[in-house]
Amino acid sequence: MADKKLLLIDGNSVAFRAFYALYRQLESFKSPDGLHTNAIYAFKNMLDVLLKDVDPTHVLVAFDAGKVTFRTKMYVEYKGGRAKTPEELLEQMPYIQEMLHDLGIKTYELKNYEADDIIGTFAAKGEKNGFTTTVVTGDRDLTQLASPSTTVEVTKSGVSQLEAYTPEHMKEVNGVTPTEFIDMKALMGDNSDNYPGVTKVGPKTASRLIQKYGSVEGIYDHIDEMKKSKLKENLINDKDKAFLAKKLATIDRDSPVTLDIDDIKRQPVDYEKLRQFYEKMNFRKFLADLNASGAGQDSTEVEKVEYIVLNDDNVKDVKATEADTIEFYLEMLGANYHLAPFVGFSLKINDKIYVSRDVELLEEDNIKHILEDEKIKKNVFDLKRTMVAAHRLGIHTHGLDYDMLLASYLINNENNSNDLGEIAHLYGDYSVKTDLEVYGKGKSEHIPDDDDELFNHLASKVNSIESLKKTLLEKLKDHEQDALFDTIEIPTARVLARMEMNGMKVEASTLIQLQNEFAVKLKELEDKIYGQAGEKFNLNSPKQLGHILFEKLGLPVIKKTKTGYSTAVEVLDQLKTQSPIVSEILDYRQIAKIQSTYVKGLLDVIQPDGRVHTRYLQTLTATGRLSSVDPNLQNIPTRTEEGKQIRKAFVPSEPDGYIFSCDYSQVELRVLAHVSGDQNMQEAFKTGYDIHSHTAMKIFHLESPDEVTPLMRRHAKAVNFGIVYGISDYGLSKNLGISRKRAQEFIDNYFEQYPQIKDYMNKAVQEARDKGYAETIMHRRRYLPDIHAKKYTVRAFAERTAINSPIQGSAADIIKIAMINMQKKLDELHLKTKMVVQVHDELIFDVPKDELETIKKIVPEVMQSAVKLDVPLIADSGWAHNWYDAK
DNA sequence: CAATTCACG
DNA sequence: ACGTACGTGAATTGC
Repeated sequence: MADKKLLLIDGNSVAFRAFYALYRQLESFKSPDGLHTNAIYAFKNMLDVLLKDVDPTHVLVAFDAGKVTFRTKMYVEYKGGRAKTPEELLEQMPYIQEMLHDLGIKTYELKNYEADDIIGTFAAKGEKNGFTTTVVTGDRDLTQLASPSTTVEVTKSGVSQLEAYTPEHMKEVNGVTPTEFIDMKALMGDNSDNYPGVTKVGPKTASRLIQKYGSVEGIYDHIDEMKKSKLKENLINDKDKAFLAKKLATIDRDSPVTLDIDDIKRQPVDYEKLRQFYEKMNFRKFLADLNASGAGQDSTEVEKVEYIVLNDDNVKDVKATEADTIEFYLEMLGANYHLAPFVGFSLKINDKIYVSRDVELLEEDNIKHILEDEKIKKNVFDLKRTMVAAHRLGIHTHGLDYDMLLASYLINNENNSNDLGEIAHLYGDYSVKTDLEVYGKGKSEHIPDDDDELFNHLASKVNSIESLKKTLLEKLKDHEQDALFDTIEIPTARVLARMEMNGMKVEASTLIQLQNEFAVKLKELEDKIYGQAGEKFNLNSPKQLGHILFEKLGLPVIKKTKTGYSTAVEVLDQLKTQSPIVSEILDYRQIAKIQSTYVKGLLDVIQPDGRVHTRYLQTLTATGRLSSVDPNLQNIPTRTEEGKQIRKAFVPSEPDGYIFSCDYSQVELRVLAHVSGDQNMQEAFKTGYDIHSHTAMKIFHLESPDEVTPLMRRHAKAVNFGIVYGISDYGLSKNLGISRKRAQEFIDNYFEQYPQIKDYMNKAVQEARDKGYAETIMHRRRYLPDIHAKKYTVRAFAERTAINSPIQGSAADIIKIAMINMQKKLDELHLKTKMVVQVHDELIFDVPKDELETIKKIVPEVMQSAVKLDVPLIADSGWAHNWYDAK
């Protein structure tokens, strides 16, 4: 058998780490009997991670037997002077052992020996018997056990952080082999174990000596050849100490343990005892996990769900009527559902669950009809994904009107997981596993060969969708989010599905031409920069660039990052006057960005149909906005001319057609005017003033718009933006490059002129404190637990978020409504025009030539009338034969 | 896999 | 006296 995997844990050391990991919670982790439980709890958490990562067949947790060991007999002072283990930890040790027994894991201690020796002995047994071994400890002494088949994981400052010592890693860290490490320790001694080595020899010297002479014995064999030095003297004087230290440091790999390797095989978990133990300790989470794994069964076994496997013969028997509401789940491996391979599907109809790996069965007339009949309602998880994927099979789904993923996102978007299992767990349903558990991740991602394992997973998914529906709908109702769910998010998902499937045409030829032009420019800039730097280096490496600018050329350091010098734009901008190389670097950076992210990036994702098919993530952002991936169509350049060129590649489907763009004007400020009820700002929008000029007049106390200079307008614009973000004098001053005092004056003037905005900001923060969340005009929520934080920075961030989220989120609500209405209009008028992109406040359409006039009229109309606010909504249009010119 | 940088609203 | 603008995704380097 290939997987003989052995896990050896240093029980005392790991318990010690566990205790301190949750030390701050010491008093909140108590059993009903008053026993501290923090170390037991943290130990179990660490153990779970280890068992999952290592997946061992054999496990042993070794403990120290007592103070007296063969080492204390050799050297009385061994481990002397150590601080006593805290009583709060000591009292937990027997319970950790009890828990391990219930979990089917052997523990062991041996009189006169330390846990290290037990581990060393079993590591040796493991090697002899062809095991792959993992040792876990907080003590670096054990790293001497590292070998090609034995890895020693040492806990770092945290708990979850482990440093893996392989022989290679040992070489990197100490410059010696694991065996030589013993000799190194012999020279250095060990302060924490309280034995000395050779005077004045630390890690550096020890490593050097061992690398030269191979061992302590080697050194003393050649001691006469050494030149006269203080070191030589010390070596000679401390020879006895060195040899004693070597004995103390050497782990006994042949201690008289009474267990054999077969005795430490993992045993089945004793669920009944474990449950009682968790109850005694008051471990509610572990109890829940126990229920999840299907209480009383072996956790490696899948909980049994009844299902019928469909095949060519019985597929015809599947029936549903209009009275039925069914569950449907279509599985793919991977996130990108435009391309991901199908895994299988499950259907739940009238308490019967049908499953299969063969998704083509869905194309059978009877099933296809069920999926396409609007009157047969379907509950799904991720409506958009389901719709797009079914479309790949030629199935035009209708009647998908409940989406568990969207519901859970609206109820609480703090957790942005889109894994059905994880979400089910949040609502107490542990009957379904996570995809990670079933399919794995990274290189080991795969579809289970075992039919039962896969089908159980698929069946449990439709079960969970059904069983949690009632709970989720009730929560939506409690939150007054039924309308948000039914009339905004569900219809938006359908609209987005169509946009994604349709895609947008991108001309590779245009991009390739740009690629060539940029390549020439980049080469020129590179040569100039290397010339001035006097050497070649990797321009894309901030580290190497920092070295050139700040060390070689001696430019002043303006800002530092965690890892070194900052070379960001804001820094380089300030250095432009100091050296011409800086401007060239900025130019290079800008073009390199466009070349790699947009030219090359887009070329990579153009599909055989000549289009890009993005995915809009509808359940990700904290505010309710969409995001866009693979490719991201929401950050196509517009601010620089070189970048803007990219837009020339985005073209209509038909050669003489148009790209039509329509964007909301100042939608966030209009939302702010509405929600704050500020009369002055509302008046400005109602009158149709340029809002930034109006603000300039107000804060600079001017009489007429004619007195507003471009600089004043720029400053006023920054203040308007700043307000939306939850302004601070510091932020504004940094943005505008003015003094903090001046920035504060702007803000004071602003609030004087728009007093109700100030009130709104205070109210938004107070409301978040009272309710624990912020809310949009359509009742979209964002929870803000940090609003009560003790730390100023954390709390202040939550306060700004409380101000910003209702504004950004309401704007997101509005454009979603506009999109739904827009798609409806396009359908009603039987137009061929497609909505193709949404960029937060902007919609892009692919318009056939003869529909342009209609589109010019209806798009702004629909967008402006999406909702009724106390101020008008304005949308501006542009059109051309590509996206670049459509402005 | 984290950190840095920079593209967008 | 603190140390901050709000929301995203992708490419790249280097541990």
